[in-house]
Amino acid sequence: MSTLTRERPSIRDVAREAGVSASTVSRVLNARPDVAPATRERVLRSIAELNYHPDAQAVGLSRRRTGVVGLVVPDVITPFCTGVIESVQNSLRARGYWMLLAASGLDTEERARMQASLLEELGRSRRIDGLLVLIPVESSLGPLRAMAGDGVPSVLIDMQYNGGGLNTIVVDNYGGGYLATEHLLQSGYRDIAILCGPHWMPVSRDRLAGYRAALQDWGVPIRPEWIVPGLGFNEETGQYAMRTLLQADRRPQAVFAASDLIAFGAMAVLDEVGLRVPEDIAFVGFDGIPTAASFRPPLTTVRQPLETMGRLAAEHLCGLIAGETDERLHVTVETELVVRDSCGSADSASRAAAPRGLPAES
Amino acid sequence: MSTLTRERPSIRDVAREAGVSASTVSRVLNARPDVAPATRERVLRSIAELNYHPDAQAVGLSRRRTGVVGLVVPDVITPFCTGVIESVQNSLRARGYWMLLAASGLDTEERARMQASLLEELGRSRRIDGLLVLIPVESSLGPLRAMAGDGVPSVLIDMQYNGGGLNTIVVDNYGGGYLATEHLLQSGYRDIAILCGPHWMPVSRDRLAGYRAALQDWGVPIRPEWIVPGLGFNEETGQYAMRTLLQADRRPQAVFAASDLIAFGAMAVLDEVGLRVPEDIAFVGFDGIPTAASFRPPLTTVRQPLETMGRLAAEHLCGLIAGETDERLHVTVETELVVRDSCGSADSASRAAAPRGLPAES
DNA sequence: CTGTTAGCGCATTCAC
DNA sequence: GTGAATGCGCTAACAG
Repeated sequence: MSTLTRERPSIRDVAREAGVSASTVSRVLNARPDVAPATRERVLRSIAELNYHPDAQAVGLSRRRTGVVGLVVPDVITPFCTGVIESVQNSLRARGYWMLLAASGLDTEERARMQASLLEELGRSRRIDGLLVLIPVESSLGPLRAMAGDGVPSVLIDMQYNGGGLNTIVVDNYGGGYLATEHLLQSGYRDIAILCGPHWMPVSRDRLAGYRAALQDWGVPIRPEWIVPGLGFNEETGQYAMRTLLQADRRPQAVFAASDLIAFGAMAVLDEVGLRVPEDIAFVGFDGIPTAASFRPPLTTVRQPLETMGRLAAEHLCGLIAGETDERLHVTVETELVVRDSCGSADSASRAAAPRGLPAES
Repeated sequence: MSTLTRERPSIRDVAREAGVSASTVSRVLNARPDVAPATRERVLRSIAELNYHPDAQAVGLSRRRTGVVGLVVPDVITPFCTGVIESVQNSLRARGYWMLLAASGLDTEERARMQASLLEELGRSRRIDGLLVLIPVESSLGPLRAMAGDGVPSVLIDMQYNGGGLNTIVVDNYGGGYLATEHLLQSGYRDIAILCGPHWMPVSRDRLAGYRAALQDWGVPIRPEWIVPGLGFNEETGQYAMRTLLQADRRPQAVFAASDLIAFGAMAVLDEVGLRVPEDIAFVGFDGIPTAASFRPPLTTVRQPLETMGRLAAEHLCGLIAGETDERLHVTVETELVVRDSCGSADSASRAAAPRGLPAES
């Protein structure tokens, strides 16, 4: 290497420079009150002169903490995940923690198993002080409990299993599915299809259950061919599902998509085929991502409180790490229906029922 | 705590259990060849029995490396950033590194300064082995060079300053801006506006410069009121900018948006006002995010090779960390025009020029 | 108030 | 092949 790698100053160098012992420097660094003002001044000056920065690894080894929190997510690119990541990132930094981010994959059950090994590696190596897991798979629960026993606390977000002893934040996906479907029913539609996420994911099953319940409550029969499973929550999934749905014996009047991206993909297919939203088929999405508002037509959707979820999780975890609390967290957050133009109304051919959009006369 | 926190086994516990010294266990752990097969077996068995996992902090302190790479980004939620994050994450994991992610903020110049302090904290504390910075601000260059001197290599992505001595991957934003504008010109439009990103970001200025150059090359005069600055790259920015643009003396025939999200926001405003795309105003976006394909109409855009950028950056950084290379990286990646339906053609009122969309007869 | 002494958990010389 | 000693950079308990 041509680069000259000068030696980093250690706490001892500072001590020598200031004419004190390393312990005193340590006291100054940690803002301990029992240091004479004059001494403190001298030490601080030496620190500045040498441009000294404590070694986080050494501090961690000694204090038995790292100042790092792990966040394991299915992916780092779908809006649902990025929303939570953003929220967690902000909360963590506000608390002075760094965020170690790892993606476990979502596509197949195989890759889901990878999550467990990620957790093992992260937790057992004492690389992090605590762990946040977004949409944990069931096989992760064991390792997570073991880690808790080893003193590494965790909070699980959007966790649908029996979390016995673990801290969990769950979204009422059942309620959200019910909400979406009910809105379509109230808008006058009866022939309602659902484009699901992966059936092996509890969040998908819960939204589907909500859909079923709403239809049942309204006495509307359920048509299996209108329940289309997906491989993920992205546009591609939506395209594929919509193509499948269009091959059904009868075309539905309305569609509940298990994610906004699925709705986008599905609506793109309709465009190609010459069907219009909401005139020919009404749509409700799920997630409440920003782009849903800009979409044309603006997408009615069920918003998940991503910011709240991330913040609650991060803050509770920090509390556990800091020993400020012992409580088990077990909250359920509710979804919220955001009505836009994509649902129209079965009664009229126009968008009379839509709260946003063009004035009637223009 | 009700949870029993059993003590983690250390390398000494394993040594005692196996009847060897700690050094030998260390040799086994690091797959050194000079250990008798029988001894190795015994040690491995003890490791398994005690469920021993090396302490990453201690290993790091001793070996002077952490196995962690820092990634500093403007945000973790806009598609441009998430695309790079995803790519970096994958490459890093393939190489066995963990990713520490930090967001510096994008909105104001003030928050940009925060980037420098993030870098300081990260680099000087020996918390990471190397650093990736997405869209570095100029004030970060000093700290970055200092870190390089201290043996912490870095690679800067989408970096537009004189990077003297630093490793950089730059996108040809000028070329991309030219490409987008040229496409609109070729489609027959002459009245072309641009919705920019923040003027204080070099990427914004470069795209604008490309826009200007294309117009000049075609002998089309530039109207300052059609150059609308933005505060960011999101939908909100697009909405605000479009409203501003609609107040100009004359309405342009086409718009080049500095990001796909800006285009989305702008098109939503047009929808509210009763103007249609591309019939009334044609659109070209920038980024090439997945949703651009699902948008209605499908958005013509300039795709950035996010995956390539992230991968190149991560792999070169890993090479530097591992000492496999000394080379300065200094590559420029090109953008690519993706033609869809949002541009139409000035010659016809219909979408005759669009490669995708409805068949003419339907 | 401050210095001395011991670790934290591991890797790395050196001997044997 | 293997073990004993030493150090990575810092904090913490104990003296004084």
